[in-house]
Amino acid sequence: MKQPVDVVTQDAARIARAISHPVRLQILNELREGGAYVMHLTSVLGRPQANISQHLMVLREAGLVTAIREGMTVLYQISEPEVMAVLDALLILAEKRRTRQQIASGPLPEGDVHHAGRRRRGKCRCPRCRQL
Amino acid sequence: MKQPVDVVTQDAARIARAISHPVRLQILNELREGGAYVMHLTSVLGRPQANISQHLMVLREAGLVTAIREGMTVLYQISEPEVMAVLDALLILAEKRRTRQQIASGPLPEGDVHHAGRRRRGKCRCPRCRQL
DNA sequence: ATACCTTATTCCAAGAATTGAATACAGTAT
DNA sequence: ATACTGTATTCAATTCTTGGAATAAGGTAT
Repeated sequence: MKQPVDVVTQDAARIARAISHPVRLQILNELREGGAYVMHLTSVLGRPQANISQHLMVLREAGLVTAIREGMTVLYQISEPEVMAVLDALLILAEKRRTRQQIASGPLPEGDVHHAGRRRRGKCRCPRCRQL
Repeated sequence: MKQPVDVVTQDAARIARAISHPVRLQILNELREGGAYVMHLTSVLGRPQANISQHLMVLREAGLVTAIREGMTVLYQISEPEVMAVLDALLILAEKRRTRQQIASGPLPEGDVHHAGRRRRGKCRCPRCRQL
């Protein structure tokens, strides 16, 4: 199927650019299971609400996430499973790299690689966290 | 007020940014089978040599490709298979998207704009193309 | 209506990415 | 040495991205 490869390449580049920011990667990771509310992302990632919204706009415009209004709040979800496949491939590569570094320069005190570094702050009041 | 982002996420973002340019995506695609010489990339992609070299530097610094000097020429290769896995996941997503668009708005006309300004293939004198 | 909560958008300055042009560097010849 | 080929780097101008502040917009109450 040797077609307008360039159209696909252009779109692939746009997708990669949308993914290529640490905060946006974290957002996508948080959406992994069933999506998340903006409020939740703001709380978990510890960034100003406007900034989270800006990053969500980038992800929306790249077609990587979809927004569903639920009253006052908005639930964001990964738009299709292929998006997560890209994210996973990226994380596998990055993780492999860190493992190599770790072997070379000594172990680091860290838990699960994919959800490492942060913990929920427990003061999120999004619809989902309220139910717990 | 920056929240610490874990190392893997940062590295994944750096990798994604290195990939997120059409020319660099095309380069990676050309390296798919056994790598390619700079000369070949310049010829096939129809861009100035300096520009190709600049993009190769970005890919090198992200650890996505490796360079091997062979006399006057330099052979570039994908550094590890996981890199191609990322590229493939990206292309699958982009391709899926194009298919949807095409179904929605009908087939594209033949004279594709994206091939308009490109130099013709087949006059590459890199070590590999010379053997054919 | 007012007040409040959640999310989106606009504006703008600082910083980063991209590119062509020129140039430097490395290797192979004569 | 000089000339030539292939690749890398530097520089400067332009363009794109990012993030904070302020504010707008959408929704739910009282």
